Amino acid sequence: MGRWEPGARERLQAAALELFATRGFEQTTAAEIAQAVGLTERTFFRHFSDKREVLFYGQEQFLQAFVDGVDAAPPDASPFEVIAAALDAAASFFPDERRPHSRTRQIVIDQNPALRERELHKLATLATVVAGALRARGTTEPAATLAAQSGATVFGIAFAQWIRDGEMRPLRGIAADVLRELLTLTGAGVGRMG
Amino acid sequence: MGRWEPGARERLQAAALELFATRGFEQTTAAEIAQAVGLTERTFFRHFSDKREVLFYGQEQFLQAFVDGVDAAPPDASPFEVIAAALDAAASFFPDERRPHSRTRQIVIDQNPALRERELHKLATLATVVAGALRARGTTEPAATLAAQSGATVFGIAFAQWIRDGEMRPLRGIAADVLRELLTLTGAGVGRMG
DNA sequence: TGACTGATGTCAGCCACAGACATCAAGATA
DNA sequence: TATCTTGATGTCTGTGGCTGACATCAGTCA
Repeated sequence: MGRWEPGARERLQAAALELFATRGFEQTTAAEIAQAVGLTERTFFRHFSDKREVLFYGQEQFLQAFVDGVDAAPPDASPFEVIAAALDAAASFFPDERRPHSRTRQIVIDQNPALRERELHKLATLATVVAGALRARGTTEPAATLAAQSGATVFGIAFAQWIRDGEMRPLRGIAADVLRELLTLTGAGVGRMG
Repeated sequence: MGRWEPGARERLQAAALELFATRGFEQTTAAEIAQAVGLTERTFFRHFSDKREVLFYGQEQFLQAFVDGVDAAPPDASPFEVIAAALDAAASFFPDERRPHSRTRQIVIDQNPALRERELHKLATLATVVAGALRARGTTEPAATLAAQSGATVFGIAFAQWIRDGEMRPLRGIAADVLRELLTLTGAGVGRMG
């Protein structure tokens, strides 16, 4: 036994999610979250750069999975084939058991514009990193950024569907479907332009 | 002549951009911006919901142009044909004279994560509204959201290129090129999936 | 003339967040 | 065993973003 209860960060995250879900994000102060787990406000801000971050901290592994998916794709794969592989790898980070947790978390996020901003920023960061990974394997711009951003878009839509009430399919399959839909859509032909 | 100098909002926006560009966003307080144009901090926050918003307020016309582009597209146009038309309409809101202003503004935004978050949020809002306009003309989900988000992505990439040092082409042409690139990319084929 | 309106000012307060310094248990070291 | 060092935490204090409540006061309109 240490001097402090271990896992302060995780306890803060759990308490924050619960408080946000019940009272609302703005109605919950950082001091209250800290107090709920026997810590002080100052300690809260040592673990999280700002109040919103308590809901987003710790997604490096997910990002890494996405990048690993890119790196593991065969060298001759087209950018969107690479994205398909990356989506597949990333989806494995959201097994069905995690669905309820993801749902409540998403409800909280959807109810607050500031949290939505942070979420979009994280998705954009993901796209930026993936674009870099694509460039590292030879894809040029703007193809790399286009493919990466499209991948993030597909993931976002698929995730939203995965969370939806009554949805039973695993994220993996949903993402594949959404990507397929994007590809058929763009294949529908764009005659005139400019 | 009224009691107050007219155009308080615009003067605040101009002063804010200048101060942000010279001192930096975080190093500039809302009170300083207000004081620079002879107003108080309280008045600043009556015009803008928060400090960042001073850089983003007033883009309804741009959004409207995008939506008008969607509505004006022929009824039988495919979603991406509609997006092409919308991009075209939106690009007209950024004539070449506006390039220098857009550049300094973008430099400020790029240097601050909080401002980047707000920018992403605005782009996401654009995509949401455009998706609604697509649905209104019969496009189903997830096609509507996919097309709208892709349009926002293309616009973002094109805009970044338009701003780039040395770039001389009008936004309209750049956007058309980026969209074309996206379409060829997705046409490159995705064999395996899931 | 007098009520009414709308943009502004004033004042007081909450809370997010940060710097500086103290504390104190656990492990390392002498 | 005594001391040192380290790292997570607490305490104190301050700044700035942002808000509610109320006052002001030039123009407008009844």
